[in-house]
Amino acid sequence: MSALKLFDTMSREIREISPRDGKTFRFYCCGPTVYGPAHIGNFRTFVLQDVFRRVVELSGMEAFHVRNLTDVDDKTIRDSQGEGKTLTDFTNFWRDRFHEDCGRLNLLSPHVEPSAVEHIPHQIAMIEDLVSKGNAYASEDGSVYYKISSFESYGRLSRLDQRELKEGASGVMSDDEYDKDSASDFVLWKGRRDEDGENFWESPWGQGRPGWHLECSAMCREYLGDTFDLHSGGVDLVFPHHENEIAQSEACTGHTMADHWFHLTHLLVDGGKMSKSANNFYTLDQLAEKGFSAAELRYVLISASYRQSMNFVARDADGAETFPALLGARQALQKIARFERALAEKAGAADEDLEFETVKTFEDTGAFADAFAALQNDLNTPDCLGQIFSAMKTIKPAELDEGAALREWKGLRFVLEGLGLELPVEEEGAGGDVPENIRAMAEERLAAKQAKDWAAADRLRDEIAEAGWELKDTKEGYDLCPKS
RNA sequence: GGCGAGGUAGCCAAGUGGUAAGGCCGGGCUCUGCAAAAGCUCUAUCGCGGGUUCGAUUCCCGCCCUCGCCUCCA
Repeated sequence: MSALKLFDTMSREIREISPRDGKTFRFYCCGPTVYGPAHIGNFRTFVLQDVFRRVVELSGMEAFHVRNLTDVDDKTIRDSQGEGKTLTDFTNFWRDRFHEDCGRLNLLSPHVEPSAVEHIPHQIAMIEDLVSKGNAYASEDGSVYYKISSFESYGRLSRLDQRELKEGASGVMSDDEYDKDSASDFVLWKGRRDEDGENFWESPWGQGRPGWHLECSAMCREYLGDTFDLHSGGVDLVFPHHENEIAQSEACTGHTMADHWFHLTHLLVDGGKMSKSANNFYTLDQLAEKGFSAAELRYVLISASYRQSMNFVARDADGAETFPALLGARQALQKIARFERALAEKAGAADEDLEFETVKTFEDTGAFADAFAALQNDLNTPDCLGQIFSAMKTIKPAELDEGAALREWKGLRFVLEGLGLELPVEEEGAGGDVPENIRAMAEERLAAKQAKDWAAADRLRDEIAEAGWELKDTKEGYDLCPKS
């Protein structure tokens, strides 16, 4: 099987993925700050990281996946206080919500999910090390800062040397808040302030709390060692977060932090950034209320290259809410599901335990070989999807013998496993759930139809529709399902 | 201002130095009493202007436009 290739932000080239130890691919993904529901943009990142992990495993490597939870920062403290909850209760609530959403999206759980609060001693130890090595300094207010000028290669990941930072461009520069030597020095430890309330920890520099960048460095080192295979996150983390992580970790260990940097480009909504003020901020729950499943969202999120910003249309030209991508995803998913069922039945898999078994072993992907190859080629998920449909056109399940059908079925399941796509299951005749009166009307219509009394048949079908049920004729009789 | 990404059919979105995957929508056909569903099928010359080349959407130059980042951010 050919190898998995992926673009690396540091070297700016597509490189082959391989574990340093030759066996287990060890990687770290920056996880969510748990202070509210994650939105679909956050999930684009997590879903594609999940696809990446699946392809690593399907390519014959073992994976060791670490994804952190940021459970202490300005926002978590502020909002927990606002709700009158302890920081722990507050972040646990949102952590659980996050896990629920991940489950709905069919995301594989990371092997380790460390949280910042649980690793304060590790962070303090790292700061002490940095201070002793001259890479960090304590200020009078009890904070500790990283001295950027002490780390010569600072800025390599984001090409800092090739650009100039515009002071205050983000509008949140607040140098006066803390006492640091240089505006670009970043905080490792924040001295306790009144607004932190009871959220502080003891340290050699007094009471306070850890800075955001540090937690990842400390947890990476704890679970993955000085050097690991890959580090990942959204593009917005390239600078300063990942740049700062590199400075912290490499100054401490003296070794390259990660061999490969994997960054995911943002999801845009109606051509712009998602924000609450623009009213284009969507969560899984919001989409569920509008009738869209997590699987449909997952399909949409993988339908564009992770290296390209993706445009999620939520408004039409008149400003009315509309979700063409999700609607399209539903159709596409059903199309694949029908094909999969036809193949399974032909292969004799429908009645076997095989039915819902995932196929994780590469044997012979047959017509779907190109689809999997697309995934291995810099995680080209849209190409993969295209290849799936192309392959479907070349295969006529009815014309295959059992062996060939089984082979193609396994190939399809293998690729779907890589994408993490769960197919919609066809409702088994809603028989029991249909109310008596609806059932009676349907029977009456069937009789009218058989008597070729079309007028009566159509009238009854309309009445059934008015009652909220959709009736479709089939070979045997009819199907009833609730109107969507 | 600096850095980066991008402009491919109504929408979304791959890809390639030799006249462009796929999905949705729309049209047509088949099936059907009708409808729906399903199956089949049709629909682009790749922002604009130059250049290189036998040949460019794909390489180079210029221009126009869009978006993201610039120490909260997936």
